[in-house]
Amino acid sequence: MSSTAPQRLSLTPPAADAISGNEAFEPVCSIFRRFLTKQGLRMTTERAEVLDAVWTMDGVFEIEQLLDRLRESGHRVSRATVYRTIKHLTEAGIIQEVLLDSKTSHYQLVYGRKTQDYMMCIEDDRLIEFHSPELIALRERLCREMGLEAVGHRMLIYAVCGRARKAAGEEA
Amino acid sequence: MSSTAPQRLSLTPPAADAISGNEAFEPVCSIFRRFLTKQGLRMTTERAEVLDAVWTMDGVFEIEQLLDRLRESGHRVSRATVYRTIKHLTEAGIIQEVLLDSKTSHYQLVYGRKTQDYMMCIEDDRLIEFHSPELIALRERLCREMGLEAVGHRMLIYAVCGRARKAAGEEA
DNA sequence: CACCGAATGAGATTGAGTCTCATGCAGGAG
DNA sequence: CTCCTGCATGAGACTCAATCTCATTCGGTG
Repeated sequence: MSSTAPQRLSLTPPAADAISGNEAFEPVCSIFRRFLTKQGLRMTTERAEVLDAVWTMDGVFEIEQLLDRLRESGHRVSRATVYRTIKHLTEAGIIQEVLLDSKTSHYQLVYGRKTQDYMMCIEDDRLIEFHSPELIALRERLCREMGLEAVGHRMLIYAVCGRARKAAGEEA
Repeated sequence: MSSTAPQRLSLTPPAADAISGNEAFEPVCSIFRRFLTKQGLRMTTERAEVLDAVWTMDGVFEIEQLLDRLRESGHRVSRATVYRTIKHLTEAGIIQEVLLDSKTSHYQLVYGRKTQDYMMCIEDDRLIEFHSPELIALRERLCREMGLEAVGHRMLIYAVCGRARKAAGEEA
């Protein structure tokens, strides 16, 4: 059920707390441009197209999905350029890598969002985002106790939703 | 400093709360044997050697390190067998995958240990284990609120230890 | 508008992890 | 103890995500 099955990830609340409306896209764009300039890099049409595609991805995505999205919208950006741009977007703090499994890398838009933690139902591979201020507070306290200063974290809770069990119970 | 540098992971407390002494190795061995038998599988010399090598690894390790360890001790176990055995050990609950980065898989012995959470100093790549009952409690509560039942979790806190800054401050 | 250096794309390359298959071995039946 | 069945092993082929190479193409500054 778990190991060999292809990873299909569905994100339950469709980017619920993302900034709504398309007018919010401009800020990200200029943030990215500013970041690039600061690094002595250039804003190109390819990079803009990748950022645009990232913007339309709901929740967690893989590079291959991003490539599909780009192809769908008729844009021709090479795999290499997408990987390179993803790296820059990560450094700019616009997207973030999400550690879900060790097979492929997953990313998510973080600009304008607060959620960065996930629960994954191991029965149906459903992914649920959450954001917990208590978790942040706990993180700060734990680090302070160790003499460190927290700068971020990744949390993934494995859980069972009971749907499968309920279904099995009903048919039994 | 971060992206291209080879990942050298040092585990600060050298398996501090692991069961001490070698007499504790026997139980794991028989647990594994029982697990294998239950699955209709067999305990072989190769599997025992892999388990033995895993037992001597302090903290988090990669497959390649495990292969090195096996070679050092003169054992000749193929890469394929090591990967296969790692899978079985994971299913048996003796080791656990640790999500640290998306490059290679990391594992850790979990039998007889409580720690499963990590802080990573992004300045010197030091990895510090911790175990927090409060985190478990929070995890349970968050899941309950979502109508789920928690079965496990992975947490990785990124932090700075200030050593680098202190050193820089002293030399400045 | 010319130039320089960064950016791109196609394809080669890497490397972790998996698969194949001929051979080997564990361990229960007799 | 020996045989036999079928799981286990090892060498190497294979897969596939990710990276690298390098000739060509642009961006944008002077």
